[in-house]
Amino acid sequence: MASLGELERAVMDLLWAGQEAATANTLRDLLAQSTRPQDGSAGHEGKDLAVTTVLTVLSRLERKGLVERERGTRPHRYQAVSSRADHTAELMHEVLGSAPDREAVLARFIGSVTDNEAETLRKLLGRS
Amino acid sequence: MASLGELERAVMDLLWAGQEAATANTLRDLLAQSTRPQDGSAGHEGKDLAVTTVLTVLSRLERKGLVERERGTRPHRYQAVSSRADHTAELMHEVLGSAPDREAVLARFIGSVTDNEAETLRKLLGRS
DNA sequence: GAGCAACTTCTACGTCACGTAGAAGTATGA
DNA sequence: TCATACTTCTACGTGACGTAGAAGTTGCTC
Repeated sequence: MASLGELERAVMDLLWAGQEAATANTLRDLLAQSTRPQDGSAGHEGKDLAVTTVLTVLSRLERKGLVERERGTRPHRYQAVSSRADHTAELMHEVLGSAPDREAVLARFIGSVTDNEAETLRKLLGRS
Repeated sequence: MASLGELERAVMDLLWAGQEAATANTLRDLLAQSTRPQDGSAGHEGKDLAVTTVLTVLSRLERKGLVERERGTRPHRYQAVSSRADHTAELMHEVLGSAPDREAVLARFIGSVTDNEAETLRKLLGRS
């Protein structure tokens, strides 16, 4: 699985954000509005895209297994297959698995984790 | 930073494996031999590449900051900027940082870690 | 039940990353 | 100084991705 393009990522973000399945048009509108207010993270600034563009992206995401569509309803409804957290965790495992010396990688990884994250990890790992 | 192509990855693997800085020709030869004996992992089977091909790849890797070259010596010598473990750990952090809900991601991540890895992590996190 | 409006599918083009390498330039030992 | 080895420059094919028009399908409405 490769890294998503910018638009693909933006669409996934929207799908992950909304709990409801969305239609292509809804997404198109959301993309148009999103001046990315709160987190000012760079990226697309309220792109005004053609619906077909959004559809194409959705199809590609579907082909990659990231998105699922309800074909029954007429305006097809799209939604992310897995949550953003799941997807991201999976990616992390993929990256981790790409190196033969996993332990070494984990050591480096833990080495540069914030205190809060370290605490979170300790809790998650529990004892045993 | 994006994911490397197949050849780029193969070259990085060689650079990470050897502790010495290598020349383009050395790498070319190694790539030609490498039938990937032990770990049979798919990929290139002893590709017989032109040296210029290797050089191009090395230049691109250099541009990406993954490889460093000694320009002093005549047959330039190349080596990885950081160890594979460092690089991989960095990538993991990058992935982790790509999601807003890091804690959730970590939870999922830990959830699907092997027992051994969990043990390693506990040790690494130590007490405190 | 015919037509319009909305939606989807098909096809396509430009760009960029990457695999691949030839041609030309440069240094270095004999 | 000349051949040899190495590097740089330039380039082409392919595939992913952003982008969207044209054509097809469906469903509501009069």
